[in-house]
Parts: sequence; C-alpha cells; structure tokens
Amino acid sequence: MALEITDLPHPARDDLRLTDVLFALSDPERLAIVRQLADGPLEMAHCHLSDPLMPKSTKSHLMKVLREAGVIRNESLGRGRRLSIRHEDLEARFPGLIGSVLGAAAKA
Amino acid sequence: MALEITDLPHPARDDLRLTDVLFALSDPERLAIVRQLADGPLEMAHCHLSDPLMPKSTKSHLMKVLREAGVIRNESLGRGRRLSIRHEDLEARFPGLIGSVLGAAAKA
DNA sequence: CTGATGGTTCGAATAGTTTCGAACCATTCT
DNA sequence: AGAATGGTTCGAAACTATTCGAACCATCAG
Repeated sequence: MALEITDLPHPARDDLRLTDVLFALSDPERLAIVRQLADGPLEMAHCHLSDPLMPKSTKSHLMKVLREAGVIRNESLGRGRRLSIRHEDLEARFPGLIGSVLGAAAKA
Repeated sequence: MALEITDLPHPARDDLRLTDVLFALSDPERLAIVRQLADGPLEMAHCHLSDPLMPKSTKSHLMKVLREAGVIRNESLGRGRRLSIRHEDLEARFPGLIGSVLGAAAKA
C-alpha cells in the first residue's frame, strides 16, 4: 500500500480563504490556466502554458497552488488528470468573484 | 528643491494590471485596509492595522503596494495623508471585481 | 525657528515563493 | 511483466516579498 497520490487533498468549501484564492490568481501563468478552464474541464495534458518547454514539475506546482487555494479541482482520469474550476464552491463563498476575474482577464 | 515626496506616483488607469491588483489584495492586512476604505476616504492616521504596535514603516509599505497596484490613491492632506479606493478606475478596467472582493471580505 | 506629528525612503535581515532536475507513482498498451 | 505516458513529490538554488529601525521630509502649532 503506497501513498495514494491518485486522490489529492482539496480544501472543503467552508475552508476556502479569500486571500488564498486571490493569491493563486495573482500569477499570470496561473491565471492563464484558469482561463483555459473557464469553458469547462480540461485534461491537464491539453492545458498549455506560455512556455511549452516548461518542465512538468513546474506545471504540477502551479496546479498545486491553484488546488490548495480551492480554485481548481484535480481528479485522476485514466492515465492523466482532469482539471476543473470549482465554480459552485467559489460562487457560494465569494459570489461574483471568479466571474469578474475571468471577465477582466478575457478583455486583455 | 527636494524630492517632492508629497506627490507619490500612481499608475494610470490603462496601466493597471489585473494580477497586480489581485496580488495587492491577497494579503490579509492589505485587504483589511481596503475594507476600511470601502465606505469612503480615510486619513491614514485613522486607518488601523490588526497590530496597533506595527511600525509606521511597515504600514507605509503596505500602502505602497496597494498604491502601486492602483488599488488606492494616496494624497497629501494637511500634515497627513488621505487614502481612498480608486473605484472608478478599477470599475472601468475590471468591472465588478472590487465589489465582489469587498462583498466576500465583508461576509467573514 | 523650534518642536511635535504624520509619513516616506533606504538598507539589511528574514521569510516565503518559484523553478527545475531527479526520483518516484499510476495507468495503459503490448 | 516490461515499457511508455502523464503526473506528483522532494530538495536545493534562485528569486521575491516582508519587516523594521534609522534617517529623512513636510506641515502645523507655539
């Protein structure tokens, strides 16, 4: 029996902290990831970064920050991972926030 | 003729960057300051921090981060300084953002 | 002018974040 | 089972942010 990497820890809805969410979204690379998820879940392998040569450990770390802040969900799917925005949880705790961030990010 | 500290540099509306704004708001102390300004401008001396013993250089630095991100305005007024949220500029560039952040911060 | 009040700036120490290779885990395909 | 694909974790180096004292600037009161 090993470490069960398959299920990564996600904070509960009530444990989401506004400042953590804002921090997670305050990095251009992470914000770009969230934008790609705006239209629905994506497999991590199909989620690009600005630099396609970026090592996978770096990409994984970016996802970790977003996940630990409660912005995204990261589930095992087949041999990869499926990423999605935690819309309902975010909306319940911080109404309108993710929408205005995505709206503002889209304009640029 | 000295350095004219009286007028501090503020970014122009079109130079505001979403990630900088989110970063500025991602610190609990800075977010608390912005909340105090939500109901209108305040003199810096009347704007409290969680720790009333915090040195003024630290307080000044927190204000600087908020100002350089374009979240607040910091104007000379009498012997002190008057702080205010740059509502119009923020609303023009990132509609709904500051409102949802303040709304979410208020619930707690 | 002098002193008191209110803030900014600078520099240095501390703390936290990011980056990335190496090692490892999990699933699928042959 | 073995090999390939897709991700996570760990640790160390590089970078960035925070904290705070000391020095300084600006305005007002006497």
